[in-house]
Amino acid sequence: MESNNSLRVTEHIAELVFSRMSNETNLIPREVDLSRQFGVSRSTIRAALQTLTAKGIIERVSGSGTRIRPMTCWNILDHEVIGWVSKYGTAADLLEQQLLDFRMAIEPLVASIAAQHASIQDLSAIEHALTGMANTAQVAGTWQGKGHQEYDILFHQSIYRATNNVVWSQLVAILAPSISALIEKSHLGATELQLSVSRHREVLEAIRLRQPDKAYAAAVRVLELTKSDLKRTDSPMKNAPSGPSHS
Amino acid sequence: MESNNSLRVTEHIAELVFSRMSNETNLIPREVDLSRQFGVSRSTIRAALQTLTAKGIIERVSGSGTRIRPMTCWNILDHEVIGWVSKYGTAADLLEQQLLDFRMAIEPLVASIAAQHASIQDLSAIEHALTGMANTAQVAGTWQGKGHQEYDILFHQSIYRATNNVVWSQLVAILAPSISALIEKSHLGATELQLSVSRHREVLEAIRLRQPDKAYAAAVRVLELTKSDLKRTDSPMKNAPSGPSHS
DNA sequence: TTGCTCTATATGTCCGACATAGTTATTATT
DNA sequence: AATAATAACTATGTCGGACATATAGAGCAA
Repeated sequence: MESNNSLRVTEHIAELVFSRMSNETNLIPREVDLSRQFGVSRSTIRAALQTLTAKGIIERVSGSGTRIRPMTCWNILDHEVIGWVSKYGTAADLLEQQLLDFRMAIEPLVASIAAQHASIQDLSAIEHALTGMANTAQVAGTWQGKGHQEYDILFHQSIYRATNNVVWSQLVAILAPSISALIEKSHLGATELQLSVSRHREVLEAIRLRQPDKAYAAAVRVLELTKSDLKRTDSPMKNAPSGPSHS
Repeated sequence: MESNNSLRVTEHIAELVFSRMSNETNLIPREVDLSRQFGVSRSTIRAALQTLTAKGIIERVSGSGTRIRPMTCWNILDHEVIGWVSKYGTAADLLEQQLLDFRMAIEPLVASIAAQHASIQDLSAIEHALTGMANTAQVAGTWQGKGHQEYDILFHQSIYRATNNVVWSQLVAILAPSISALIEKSHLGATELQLSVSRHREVLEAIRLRQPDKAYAAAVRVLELTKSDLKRTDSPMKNAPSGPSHS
């Protein structure tokens, strides 16, 4: 018996649950069957199912069985759940799009709030990230490009945290993978990187000067750069409809 | 042995964890001790601890013990966790304030997004809530006042859901208790209720006409009503500093 | 049809045992 | 005496089997 079988089994059952087609039944096998299927004891199975229950994925009724809850009940605002959806989920693209929409909608607002509440430590954290971005901008394309991405993510994280509000701070933990994925998609050239850095710097300066409106506008400009770059990178005809209701 | 001891034990351990003073150790008793303390078997204790682990509250290392994770790791965006913090947490007021700040910041934005994405069904859901508010507005103060509150909450929930975005939809599930608490605080008179209803109606109409900016402005006016009412209801000197960093 | 009991099923709980991973104490070596 | 290898200890992780309990369905009776 290896160590932490429970985690491995949880992952397997999560795959089993999230990758199911919608036309299948929403009942999952009994504990005993799962126990045999994965070659572990019932206790281990129960530990995994307990985790999924805590995250709102499944629902267990004594005597009846274990069923998958409707997706609206899932605790999407849990980074593990988000990870499972994007790895195994059949509607992973939809989720990714909605996360992106969400981020585009809030990021300017977050910047303006950060401008109101950022502490000195928050400012230096943002500055540290920006410095890292600048230092790695000149050598883009080499292996250090990855370093640039990490500093980019760190920059955005620092701004969310600078709101000094738990909700925003927690949200960035959820959004981080989405931010990371978006940055990876858009590989910029050296000159574009310089522009990106300078636009990011405008956000920092507005926050430092405690000018919410300016921070808001600067964040909008950062996003515009991202959007235009996305449009350029994506296949020409793949402009996502994005509107679920244009009736 | 009663049914669902696990839930009860989870609640007890949650109280034990959340109500601890910060100067105490961050280690919690061994499974065997908890088992004796609550008069249940080790399995039941483990089920409870597994739930708390899944929500990021505690961390367990084989051979070492179970420790409480730093608060920044807690999955605050989980309605159960939020409930525990507000029930047992020593910093419940702080959380409530931050939830309120968050809601004040996003609600106009949510209204504008709803104006872009609301479906016909969403509109009728909002309208249904508003009708309920109007019907129960005249008899405020009686037992139907509670009915009015419920329709008020339903109104806000419907707007979040009308964004057709999972993140906003999940967030309203987290915010609902906060919204409810705020509404309970501010018991309005009959004429003020009429004003409240009419301002809410403006939001609906803007969404129906698909005018994001108007919806945004209308939502701001709804919040202004709430704010002014809060200021009137609260004890005069209790204007929360709210700024964590005015150095 | 309605309502009851009885039965089958699957989860919830209990117990006892051992495995495994950290931590601490002990011993041996230089 | 300082340090490294080893042993003992602690607490969680896993196992197996047993029984309790809640739910659903079948069968039966009024």
